[in-house]
Amino acid sequence: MATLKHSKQRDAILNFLMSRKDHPTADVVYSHLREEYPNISLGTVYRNLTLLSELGQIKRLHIGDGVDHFDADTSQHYHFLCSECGAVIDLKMETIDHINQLAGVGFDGQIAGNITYFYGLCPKCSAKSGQQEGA
Amino acid sequence: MATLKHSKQRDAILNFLMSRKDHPTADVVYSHLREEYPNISLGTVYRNLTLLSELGQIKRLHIGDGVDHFDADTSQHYHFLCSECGAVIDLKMETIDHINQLAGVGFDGQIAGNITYFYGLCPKCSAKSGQQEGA
DNA sequence: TTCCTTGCAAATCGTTTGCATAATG
DNA sequence: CATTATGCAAACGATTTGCAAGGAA
Repeated sequence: MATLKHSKQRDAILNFLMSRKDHPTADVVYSHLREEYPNISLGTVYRNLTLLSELGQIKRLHIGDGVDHFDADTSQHYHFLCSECGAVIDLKMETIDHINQLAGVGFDGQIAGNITYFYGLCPKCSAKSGQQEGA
Repeated sequence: MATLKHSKQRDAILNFLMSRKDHPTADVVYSHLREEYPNISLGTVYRNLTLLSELGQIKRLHIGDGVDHFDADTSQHYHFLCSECGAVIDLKMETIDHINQLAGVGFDGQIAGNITYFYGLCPKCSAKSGQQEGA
């Protein structure tokens, strides 16, 4: 594998991701980095996001909205998706890996893990709809 | 809402999906239907798959491999994805909706449900790798 | 100087859509 | 006959990639 060389762009991308608790898409990363690096290209952003996730420094999330999201928090945790506004929020909850055992009952293959997302209304949207009696 | 009119293509698409226990992509559906309807177009396949899933007659699955899969089994059940061959397999397991409660602890929004996929080695790939000592 | 990384643009891939024609009720 | 559905091709949005030039070791 090719030796890695340092790059300001890659640092900036990782730093930006680490500074956010939401889970930006490549396009959001790109827009923000353009302020600091007016010439940075989307291709570079994608290349580095892919590289960083291959290195295990960030996670690439496929949440089913058609766009990939990226997360600099690589520790085991779960995500909540707001059905109303699309927000992706970290959940602080205990592990649910016991469901792997449940899934393995009567299954001849090997269960290595699970990918789980929760959905519903985020705190903000939840407050709004309660207030307006669901409009 | 427009009144639904009957169409041989739509029937064929639904029948094809119901005849399979794997979870075909639009392209797989298209390829197979071309045998019976040589002129059917990919657009028609997509239009009907989208329509059928809006009607609740099939489910559209986003499993993170970049391609949508379709499932004619609309009952609540879980899926297993083989990391080796990409197979999507139904799991016969008890519900795990109790994890919604776990997710709700300390969260101010409303958890409506979860989307969960299991991954690992399917029965076939599991047998192969055991046999070949992991090659 | 070597070779990794970038910027730019073109290329891919999966999916959607506009339009004229065919099929359904 | 009024409309929905189809086939075809063009349009799309997200992501990837080829290539020549720039930057790091």
